[in-house]
Amino acid sequence: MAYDHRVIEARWQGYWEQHETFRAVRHPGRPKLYVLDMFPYPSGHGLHVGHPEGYTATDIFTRKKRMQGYDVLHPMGWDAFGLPAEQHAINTGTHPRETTRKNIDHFRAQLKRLGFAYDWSREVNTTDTGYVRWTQWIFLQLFKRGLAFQGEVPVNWCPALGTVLANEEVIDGRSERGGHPVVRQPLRQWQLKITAYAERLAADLAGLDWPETKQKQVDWIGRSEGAEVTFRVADQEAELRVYTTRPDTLFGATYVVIAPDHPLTLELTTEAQRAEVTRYAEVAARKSDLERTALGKEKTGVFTGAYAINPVNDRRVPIYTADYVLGSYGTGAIMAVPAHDQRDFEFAQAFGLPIVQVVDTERSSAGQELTEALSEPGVAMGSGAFDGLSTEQAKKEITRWLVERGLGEAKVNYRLRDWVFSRQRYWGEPIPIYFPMETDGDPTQGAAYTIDYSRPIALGEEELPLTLPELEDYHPGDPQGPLAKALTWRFFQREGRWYARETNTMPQWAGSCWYYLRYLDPNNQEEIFSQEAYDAWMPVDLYMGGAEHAVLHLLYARFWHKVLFDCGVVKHPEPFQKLVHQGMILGQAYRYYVALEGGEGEETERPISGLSQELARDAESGELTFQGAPVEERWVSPAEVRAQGGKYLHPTLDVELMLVTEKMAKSRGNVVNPDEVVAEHGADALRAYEMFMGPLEQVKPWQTSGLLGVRRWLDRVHQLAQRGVSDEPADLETRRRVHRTIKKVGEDIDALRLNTAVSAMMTLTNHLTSLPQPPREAFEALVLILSPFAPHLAEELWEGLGHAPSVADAAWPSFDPALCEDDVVELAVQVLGKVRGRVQLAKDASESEATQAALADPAVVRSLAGRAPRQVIYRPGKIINLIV
RNA sequence: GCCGGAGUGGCGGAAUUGGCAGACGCAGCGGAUUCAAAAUCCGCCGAGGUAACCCCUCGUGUGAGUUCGAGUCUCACCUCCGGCACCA
Repeated sequence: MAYDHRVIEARWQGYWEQHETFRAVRHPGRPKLYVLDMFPYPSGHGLHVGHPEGYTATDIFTRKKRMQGYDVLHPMGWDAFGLPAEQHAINTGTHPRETTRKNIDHFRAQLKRLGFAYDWSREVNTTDTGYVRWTQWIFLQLFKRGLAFQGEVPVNWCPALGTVLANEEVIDGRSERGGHPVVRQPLRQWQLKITAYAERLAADLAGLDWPETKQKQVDWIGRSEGAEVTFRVADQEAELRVYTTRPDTLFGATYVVIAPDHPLTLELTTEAQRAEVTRYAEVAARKSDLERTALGKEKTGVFTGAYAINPVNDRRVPIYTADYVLGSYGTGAIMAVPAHDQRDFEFAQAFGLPIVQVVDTERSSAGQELTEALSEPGVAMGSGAFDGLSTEQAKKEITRWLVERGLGEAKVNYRLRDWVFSRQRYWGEPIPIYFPMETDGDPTQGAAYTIDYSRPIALGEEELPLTLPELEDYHPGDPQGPLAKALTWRFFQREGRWYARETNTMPQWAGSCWYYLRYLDPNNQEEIFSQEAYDAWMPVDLYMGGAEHAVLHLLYARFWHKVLFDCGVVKHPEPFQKLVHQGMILGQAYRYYVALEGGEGEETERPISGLSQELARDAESGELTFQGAPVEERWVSPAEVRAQGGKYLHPTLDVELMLVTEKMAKSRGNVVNPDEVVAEHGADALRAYEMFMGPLEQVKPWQTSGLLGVRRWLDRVHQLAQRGVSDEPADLETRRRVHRTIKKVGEDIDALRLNTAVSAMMTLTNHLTSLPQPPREAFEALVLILSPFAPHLAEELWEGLGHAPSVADAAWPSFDPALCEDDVVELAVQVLGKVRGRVQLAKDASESEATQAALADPAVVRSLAGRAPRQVIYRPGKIINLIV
């Protein structure tokens, strides 16, 4: 008998809202817990089934902790700046604020229908002026500390989006969002000096309870130790600094490569080579990352005509320019050691440059020509006084030798780049900076002007927030961004002089860098947050969110936090103690094929099994074919499939189907809409099912049939209550099961093993169902431990048991450890490691007792076949193994 | 290519320090209920052999190893997923 989730869920959501059940309040003497969900971007598509996964997990965790007496802060908000709303504004003229407000209302309603225990009074929205003010305030702190600066740097200009993208937002030469082509182009950009914090960002990871994300951040920061070495340029007054991690191979440097965009490249190029080098540099500058990687592995480059002097042996080595050397890393120039670096090796082969081995490694054999670089460590050779030293020693000794002669120094480099912080966009936080300018009239009326970008002036903190102007037209295109068109906003007079505001805005990452701090005190008008609020809740004890933010968001937020730490604004060096990533939820659909046969106009479709082995892929076009005929994929949703004897069949056609699990996509018909699930099966069923699917961190496929199974379980729990509880004391077996389940569910929630917690409760439910009437103590315990998972149903049942609401305020049940352990256990008896029998034994039975009991088992006797055990391995409570 | 993670029934998954592989759920099969169906309830449910019951053999991606005993530990390999990708 199914309960009516519509009535129950609406009723209790109303109750919680009315009673502010989940308002976060600190009580003296109680432990605090700050649990944070990554706040969503409120897109026009609404919630998808992936959102409730992480949110439910933290909801269960916090509800349980509340019941155990913790003061809990569990807030929610909106990362509401972003391109889609602006794109919508460009297309329709609707103000992004309008779109954003509508989307947020939709999201909030959806989240409330899921019954999450958020403190909604702390909701934050990154686009509120009251929030933007403090985002800008943090920017000013960065600016004052010299961590925000402008640079004319080659950036990733995306013509289609009319904006600049960070390196991280460019994937294979295309924009991460939209997949538009990206080209390199110099532009004035604000940047944040995250590299100044590289060392601390890497080092402080050590103390954090984070998953493999730590390693990703370490890799992203990419610390490397090496040396900078000075090469004199022959016949010129110039010097060239190179960076190397292998100073021990200096004797093997047979040429030098300088990046095409290095400031010295054209300067040291000889007249004869100038035209060719110039052309190469121009082509390289225009190349997008896509072209560079697609044209790929072939090394290109041009001889500059100049030579450098290798400082260790005074040899003249040619200087090339090549785009495999990046201007933005190290010194923008390298010494090439083809014998011991694969990239240099490939270049040397392509250009016929000498390859000189200077490290003897296990792979090298005398006189053999190298077929690839020997990059592993070994023993120095051909390196004069340094011969015989190990690679480690040689690095040290040669570096010391260089330092003593003023030819080089030890140097640490990072792969991490400074953060390009400007966006040429409307829907973002205005950067609170203005510039002096020259003008012969009123620039708001079209007078000519020149802006002096070299003298940025910070807005006063009391002038914040700097709000966005209203625009008629949101189209980008001007490299200065759409704000450049708002003349009366952009230009203003102060003490008779004209000034121009910065027209770039901040990237979407800005607001999400510090939102966890604003939740502490979201309505504070005077300060970013009060010290009391900070001390009450920080740091974040558990942070839950998608692994796609493992590097960028989490690195940027840690960076800002450390800056605020240095400013004395926050007291902890790290914001997020424990981090968990929920896994993605995939969709499932069943595939078959159709072969398109017959000519034009009279095509027929022949269905083919989704498991067919006879399909071939055309080598040229990549199209699927079946016996020469073109083939198309067709999809059937799980609800329509006929299952028969372990096979899946098409509902009408006689073909077998293949189950395919992949990312949800409209084209596959495998998208699950949470609103529909809630309406049809209830929020409690959705919540419990998403937890039951499997381990939280794992990628898992959505199976509607599995959801139905969970709903049936909730119905059985509800049915138990309908039967009426018995006030007779529970039998021992039932009490044991109850206490064990309380223990297991509690431990599982603490460890976020929510899938096994659900199955433990199912097992207990099955047992209680087998009794004529569920004993009150047993059923009440079940309702309590169920309440974090299925809070609406639990409230209803709790009230039905005669208790005053809310079950969320009830105490988490305790268990009796003695009842969780058996005194008599069933022990498996092995003979030669194979289970042959089972005996009932006291948990702490002695070895002789155990052996005796084992030898009394007829099946064991049979297996022994008259042989006497030579050795007995007995592990009390676990196993007894007889060796013959 | 490099770095991480994972491979267990028809499907999702369980097995907490090496100790009864497959908990729990889905699907499937059989039965009860029903005029019938849905819903619900009960039973069976890794493969093979034998078969009234019992019992035997094999079985956690592949191959080796350690151990009385391996899904779990070690080595090599294969496949899939995620991240990075000329960072000197």
